[in-house]
Amino acid sequence: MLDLKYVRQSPDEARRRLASRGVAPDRIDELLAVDESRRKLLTEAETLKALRNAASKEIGARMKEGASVELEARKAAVREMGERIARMEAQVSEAEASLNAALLELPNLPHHTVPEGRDAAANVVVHTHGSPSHFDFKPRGHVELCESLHLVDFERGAKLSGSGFLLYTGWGARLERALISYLLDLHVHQHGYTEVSPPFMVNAECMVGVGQFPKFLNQAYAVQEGLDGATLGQRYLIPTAEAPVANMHRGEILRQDELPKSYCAYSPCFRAEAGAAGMQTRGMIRVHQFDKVELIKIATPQEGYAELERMRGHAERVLQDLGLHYRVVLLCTGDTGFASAKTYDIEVWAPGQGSYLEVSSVSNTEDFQSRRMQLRFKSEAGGNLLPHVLNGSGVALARLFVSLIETYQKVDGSIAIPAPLQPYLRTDCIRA
RNA sequence: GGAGAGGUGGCCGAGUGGUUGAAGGCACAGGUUUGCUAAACCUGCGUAGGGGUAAAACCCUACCGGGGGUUCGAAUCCCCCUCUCUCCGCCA
Repeated sequence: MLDLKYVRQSPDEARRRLASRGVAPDRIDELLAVDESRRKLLTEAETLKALRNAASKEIGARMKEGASVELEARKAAVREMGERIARMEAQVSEAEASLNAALLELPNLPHHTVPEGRDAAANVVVHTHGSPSHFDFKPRGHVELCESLHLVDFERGAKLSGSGFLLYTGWGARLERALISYLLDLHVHQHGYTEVSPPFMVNAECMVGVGQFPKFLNQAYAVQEGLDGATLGQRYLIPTAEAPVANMHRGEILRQDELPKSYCAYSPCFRAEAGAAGMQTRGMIRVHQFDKVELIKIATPQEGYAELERMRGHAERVLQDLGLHYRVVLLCTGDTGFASAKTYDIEVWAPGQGSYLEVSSVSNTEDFQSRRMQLRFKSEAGGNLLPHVLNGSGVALARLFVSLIETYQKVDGSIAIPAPLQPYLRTDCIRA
C-alpha cells in the first residue's frame, strides 16, 4: 500500500512513477478526490463529536449537583445531535472504505534503480554465471527423462488431481525431498536464516498483507469446510510461503535491535494459474502445486537494499553449488510484481528445453507490505517506523528439478548427482 | 462438537457507567548520586487520523480482541463473532 501522505504531497511524482508501471494517471486523481471528500466529512463529524462530548460532560456535572428534571430537554437535544453524528459517520466510513479499496489496488512504486519499460523485453540481464553445458548428444527433455527413470508419473498425477499436479515417484520423490533438506540446511547453516514451518493455508488478512489480495484473488485456491459455503473464503491455500511467513509479525512493533529478521521456510505452493490454460501444459514447468524454499527478511529501511543484494546472493549460491548455469535479470518497471519496488529474477538454464527457467524472484517490497500489515519497529530514536519486507525464492523446486536432471543427464539416460546432494540422496547417480 | 474461564498500553496487571488515555509494576530514555558496576531517587514515555505551524508548541477525534446495541455519556451494561486457556467427547 502506498503512503497516502506521499501521494498527497507529491501527486505528480506519484503519477509519473506509477505510470511507468502501467497505472493510468487518473487513478491518482480519483484517489485524491476521494481522500479530500473523506477529510472534509471527517472534520465535520469530529467537530460535532467535540460538541457532543462537551455537552455530555456538562450534563454529567449538572446531574451531580442534583439538577435532573431541567436536563431532559438538554438530553433530547444531545440525542438528536447523536443521530446526526451517526449519519455523518456512516458517510465517513463509506469514504474510508472506498479510499482504502483504491489504495489496496495500486501497485508499489518502483525503486529509482529499476529500468523503465513496458514488459519483459526491457528487463536487464545483470549477471551471468557459467555457460550452457556442452553435450555430445542431443539432450533429452525432462519429461522424457522423468518417464524413462520413473521420477514423475504425469498420468497418475493428473488422474489424482487433474492436469498440473505432479506425482513424484521413487528416485524422483527422493530427489525432491533431498532438495528440500539441502536448501533448508544451506540457508540455515550457511546464511543464518531461522527455519520456520508455516501453515499451508492462511486467512484473507495475510493475503491482503502481502499484496495478493484483493487484486489477485482469482489466482488463489479458496477452501471451504465440507459443503458449508459459509466457510468459503476463510482460508486460502498459500501461493508461496511468503504469505504466512511475511505475516508472522503482522500488527507487531519490533525492536530495532532484533532486525534484520531472517526466516526461511519450505512449503508447497498452490497456484490456480487462471488464464494460463494452454501454455506449458505438459511437464513440470508450470504446475498448480510445487515445492519451494522461501526466504523472508524484515529489515530497517537503511538496510533494505543491502539485504536485497545479500538475499540475491543466497539464492544464487544454490545454483552455484549445484553447478548450474544461470543468469540474473533485473526486472523493468512494467514487469516488476505488484508489491515489489525492485525485483531480481534468477533464471536457470535447462538444456533439454533450450531455455532459461525462472527459479527465483528476489524482491524488496520496501514498506508496501509492512504498511498493509501494520508491521512496525521502534527505531532507536524512539519513533515507530515501517520496516522493509523482502522475499526471495531460495529456490522453486519443480524447475530446479528440471534444470538438474536435464543438465546432469548422461548419454546412457542416467543422471549424475552433484556433490552437495549426494549425502542427502545417498547416491551419485540415478539410473533406471 | 459440549461446558467453563478469559482477551486492557512494548510486557505484566488494576479498573464503581461521568476529567480514565486509562492506577500500579516491569522494560525503555534522560537526569541526580557514584571510582566502575549495581542500587536508590527524580523526570519522561501509547497508537492512529484530522486541524494547526516554516518547523514545533498546541487543539480536536478515535482506540481497552472485532462488530452491533442501550445511554446525554460505555473499558465498565446487553447481543453476535473471534481468539486463547482448562475440562469432556472425537480424531492423525
